[in-house]
Amino acid sequence: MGEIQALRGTRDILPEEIGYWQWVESVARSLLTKAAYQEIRTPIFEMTSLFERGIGEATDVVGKEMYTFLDRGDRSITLRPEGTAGVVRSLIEHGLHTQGGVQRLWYTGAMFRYERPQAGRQRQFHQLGVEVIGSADSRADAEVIVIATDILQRLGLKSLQLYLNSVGNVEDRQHYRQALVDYLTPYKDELDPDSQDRLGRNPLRILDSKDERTQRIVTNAPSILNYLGPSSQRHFEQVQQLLSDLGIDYQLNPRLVRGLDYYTNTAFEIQSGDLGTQATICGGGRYDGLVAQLGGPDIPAVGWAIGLERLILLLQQLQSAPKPELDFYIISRGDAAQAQALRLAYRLRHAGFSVELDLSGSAFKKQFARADRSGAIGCLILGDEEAENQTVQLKWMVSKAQQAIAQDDLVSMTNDLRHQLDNFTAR
RNA sequence: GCGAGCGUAGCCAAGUGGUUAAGGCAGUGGAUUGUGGUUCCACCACUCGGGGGUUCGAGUCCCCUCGUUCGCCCCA
Repeated sequence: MGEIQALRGTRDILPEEIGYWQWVESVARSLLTKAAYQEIRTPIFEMTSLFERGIGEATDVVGKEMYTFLDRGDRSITLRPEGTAGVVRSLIEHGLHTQGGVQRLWYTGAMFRYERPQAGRQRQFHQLGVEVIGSADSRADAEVIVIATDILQRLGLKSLQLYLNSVGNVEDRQHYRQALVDYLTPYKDELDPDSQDRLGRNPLRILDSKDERTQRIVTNAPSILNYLGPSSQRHFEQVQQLLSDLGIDYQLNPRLVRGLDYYTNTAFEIQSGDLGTQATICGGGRYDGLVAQLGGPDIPAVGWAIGLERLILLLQQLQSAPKPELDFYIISRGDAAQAQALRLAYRLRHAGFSVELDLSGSAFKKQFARADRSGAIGCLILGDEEAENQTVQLKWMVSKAQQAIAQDDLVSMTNDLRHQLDNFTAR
């Protein structure tokens, strides 16, 4: 096709859908603000080396999914594939951690990954994420998880499943990795080709393979939970205890492995059964080594990210898009009336009402039809007669009751109007 | 990067080699003068994603290409 269109894996969020986005953002913002999280906005592109060092060169995200290119100064830059690396970079660069205490941050924005689009996956997608930097306390893990479940619950999402695991610290993982390779090697020929490949490079990832035969073999593989050292063990137990205390349902899944190298100890995912194959809507965990790895001090952190497209896919299955309310729709005919209508709209908006002005100048019948479709609660009518008398007809769309009111009176009877609007909205 | 399906108007969609490409939604105009969600009428694709081929003849068959969807990989 020669026409200009949105690039593969990108899409427009049209007005009919935007209500979901605004709703999610407002719920999240209000909850996060109440938990003393502060919003941070970082650039959408960064030096490529930030992601290579932060996410890990062996990961698929870095190895084959990054939007990387040279700018005009021959610098290698990359459109951010996730949010954490940039936030941590910013924290270090501005010394936020030196301002004392724990940094509680949240962000939302577009992320980019060069992959084949499919259900719940796009090249440009959006995440909402939080990072708690500067605390190794298991309460930080628990806090971050409650906030995630709280946001999802407030949005009306039920039947989500929280999976919890610990991937231990670097040493624990080393030991476990060896044990896993020892276990899997005899079965090598029976594994699916992808997993055979990963046996040498990234054996942990074999654990969540979707291949049935591989899954059967993996069923009896050693569990990472048996390889956690004392401190990892204790941390994990505390997190579980705290979640139970909070009344949060979770399911241990020792085969849960996350794709980014920086995770340590706690790892979790929130999944939905209604999303097809991309079931994870929220993924996160602890990343105690990342800040140091990016050149900052050795401070611990936990966080998560929610995939907003996936979240909104679920919301769309549950309810129709929230629509903006419209108080008044103004129709008019005739030069004087049309001019007055514009002014009336302006004055009513200043009085706090939402007002749409019909610009068509077509027959009243047509304008009424549009008023109806607009969903406005009240319709204001200005014709030659009203223009002459400086009045306006106010018609309540539901009851069809109509009365003439002086334009000046209308604007000053704010409370009365508000009261009537509320009555009609309540029904 | 690999595999499979699909591509007809803004949207949904019939059509499976043969005269003028159904229908629905939306939209626009009208059913006598300024009152809506119902009804009725009219208009709304020289063209079937693009290119090439087979054929007397192609939206319908073949090839290429682009796009899209679902899946694998991976992840939010």
